Amino acid sequence: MGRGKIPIRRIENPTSRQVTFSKRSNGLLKKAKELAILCDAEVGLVTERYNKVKEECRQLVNPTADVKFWQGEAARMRQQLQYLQQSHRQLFGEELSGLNVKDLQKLENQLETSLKNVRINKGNHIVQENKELQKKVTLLHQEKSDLQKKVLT
Amino acid sequence: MGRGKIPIRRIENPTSRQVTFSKRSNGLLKKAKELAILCDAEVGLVTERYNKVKEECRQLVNPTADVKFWQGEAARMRQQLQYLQQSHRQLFGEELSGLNVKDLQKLENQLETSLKNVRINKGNHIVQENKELQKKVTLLHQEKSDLQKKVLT
DNA sequence: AACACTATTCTTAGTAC
DNA sequence: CGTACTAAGAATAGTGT
Repeated sequence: MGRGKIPIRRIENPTSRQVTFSKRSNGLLKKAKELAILCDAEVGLVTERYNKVKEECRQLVNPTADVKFWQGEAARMRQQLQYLQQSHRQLFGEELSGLNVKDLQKLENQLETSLKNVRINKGNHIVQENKELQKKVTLLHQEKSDLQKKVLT
Repeated sequence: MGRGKIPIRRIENPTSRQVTFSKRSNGLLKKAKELAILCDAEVGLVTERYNKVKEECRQLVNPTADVKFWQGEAARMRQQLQYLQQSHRQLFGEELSGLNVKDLQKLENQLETSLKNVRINKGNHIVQENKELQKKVTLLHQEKSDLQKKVLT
């Protein structure tokens, strides 16, 4: 989709993350609008704020406005927290009463994907650890035989 | 973007409109998800109206003190959010780089348990639905045979 | 930061099942 | 309602300004 393929995982470099956010946001918005027009649908796209907003740079010049700002921030985050906590419980398979069969199927698929990823990752870790242990074994063997030679002389 | 270019205007044919909606919705969802992961942002597709926060209507008594209060609230919740989001990504099997083999094993076990719970729950749902459908079938059979009797007399 | 370029990858319209 | 295929076309990662 560009000069090279990039893996879908958090972009660590803040600059490219910002650039990608900007570019892809535009693309997403365009597609959402198209869908809305093409299919006569109410498609709302909420890019609920990029996490690294420049709120830290905000000056405390207008206390009254700032109260509103921070109240908004608090409210937004409280909502997100509630959503995440709910989602968490569902991911733990704990509070599933509000879900229908289709939702449950989606959740099941998500969990299967997650499980697969975790297993792949674990596998890689173990392979890596094995390699390092193998190196150590080889090294120790070498040292041992060196010492034995010294002892025999 | 396909076998031919289509103009961005309402698709009149209801069938192709539905098909396009389905296809493009999936695409949009995928891209939204990718953006969320890539840029660590909250990207949501919403169909409902955004609820206005009640707290914005709150009367401001002591703006200067309130700023500090709400800043504190926001900071506290931001911390919680970050923790939850991190945990969330791990549950999705997305950001596992910080975990060792033992942690990964724990996560794997958790996901297996969750998956089991979700499957049990889904199974129960389907059984319940089946029972209700069975009832309906029986009832309709009864009504049908009653009607047939009436017709024959 | 915001735009231009472009090779490469991704999406999707049309089609068939 | 899906799913699969394919070619046409769109999006975009990396780069430069």
